[in-house]
Amino acid sequence: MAPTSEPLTAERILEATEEVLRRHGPAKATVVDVARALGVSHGSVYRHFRTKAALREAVTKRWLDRTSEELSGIAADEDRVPEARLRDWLEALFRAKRRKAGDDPELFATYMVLAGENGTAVAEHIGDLIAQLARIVRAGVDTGAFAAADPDRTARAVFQAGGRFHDPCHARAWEKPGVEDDFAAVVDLMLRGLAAR
Amino acid sequence: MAPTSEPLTAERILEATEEVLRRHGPAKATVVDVARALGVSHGSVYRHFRTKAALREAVTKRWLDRTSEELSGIAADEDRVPEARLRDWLEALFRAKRRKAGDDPELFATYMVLAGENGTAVAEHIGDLIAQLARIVRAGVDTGAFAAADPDRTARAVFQAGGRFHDPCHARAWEKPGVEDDFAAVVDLMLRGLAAR
DNA sequence: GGAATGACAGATTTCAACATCTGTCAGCTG
DNA sequence: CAGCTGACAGATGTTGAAATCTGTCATTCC
Repeated sequence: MAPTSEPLTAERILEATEEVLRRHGPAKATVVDVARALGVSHGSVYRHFRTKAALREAVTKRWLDRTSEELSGIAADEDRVPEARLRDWLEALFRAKRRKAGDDPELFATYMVLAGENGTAVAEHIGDLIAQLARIVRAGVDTGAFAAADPDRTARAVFQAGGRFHDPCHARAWEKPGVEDDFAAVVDLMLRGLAAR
Repeated sequence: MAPTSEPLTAERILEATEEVLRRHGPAKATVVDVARALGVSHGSVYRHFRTKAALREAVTKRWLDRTSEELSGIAADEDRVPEARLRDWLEALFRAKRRKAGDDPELFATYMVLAGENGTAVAEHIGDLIAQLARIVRAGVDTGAFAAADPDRTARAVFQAGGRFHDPCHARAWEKPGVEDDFAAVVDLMLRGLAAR
């Protein structure tokens, strides 16, 4: 709106884009809207992002990275036993996703659309999360708490088996009564499957 | 088209509806089309199904029941050991879904739309499948092969943990290289989790 | 001279007039 | 008279002309 004296950076454009997406939704958020919100012409936005798709991808990456960072602390906490770390990590992922979906369903739906457009960014994010899991699994194998011939493969399996509690396509199920226990049952099954005997 | 002398039954209407859905897709399949395919007026269809939604629900139920029946044989085969039965059942479910999604993607997409419209029918179908799993789990507990304090809860957990390999919302992932091994890894983890120690 | 602008062509989206569909029912038909 | 028909009202979907958007670039501005 009001022209700012600050220089136009990619960062400022990304913030404005998030705001426009929040207000207008993914279908009606245009580059012209973003430019208007910043008080510049839309041509200036194209100086920082080659296409609208590239702009949306950058927004998506930022959003996904925020979630990764929330969890990386738990995965890296080598002071705690692997069982507890794994439980906490999975629970933190579930709670983070559920909170985002429940608090602002429209914004969550917006980011689901963006994620759908950017398979690559999502794949990288998932790779990131599985790497965090692999770190916990390897720690467990090292202490003798877990048995896993191939920690990376096992980490993938844990991630995929927990899909119902973090994959956005199941978001509607996260509000139903009983999910908490369903989640606990799946985690119990996985931890039993991991435990050395 | 050509008027048949056969009486107009709910069964014949359902068959014609499936055909119309196959040809036109879920968005363009109308009750008028179904009536035309049968050589009757659309008013006659409304004699057997109160609404278009009811007709679609009946088609959905038929389709879901066909899958349930495919699997019930494995679940009921008390002669085989529970580990093998569980493996086979999960694999049969995965293969059946993958075949349906891969062979005729458009038809599969059609049924995904129908399923989305009929939450109740889907919930019943899922209840059915989990009951079949529970039967296998209970058999395993009886023979001492499995440890499960609450077989129904465990059956739910097994079903949900395998979601990535039977839930239609992951259908695109079923064609990617590596799914086979991902599936095997998740089944291995679950069977280890079930095994008595 | 590097950053921003705004007019422009082609692609995409809106919107309202028009067409089709759903569900009902009085009456026809065998 | 049981089953079917077809005209109908209101709801839903289609269509194409007008409006908006995307991406470019010659020009302006500091």
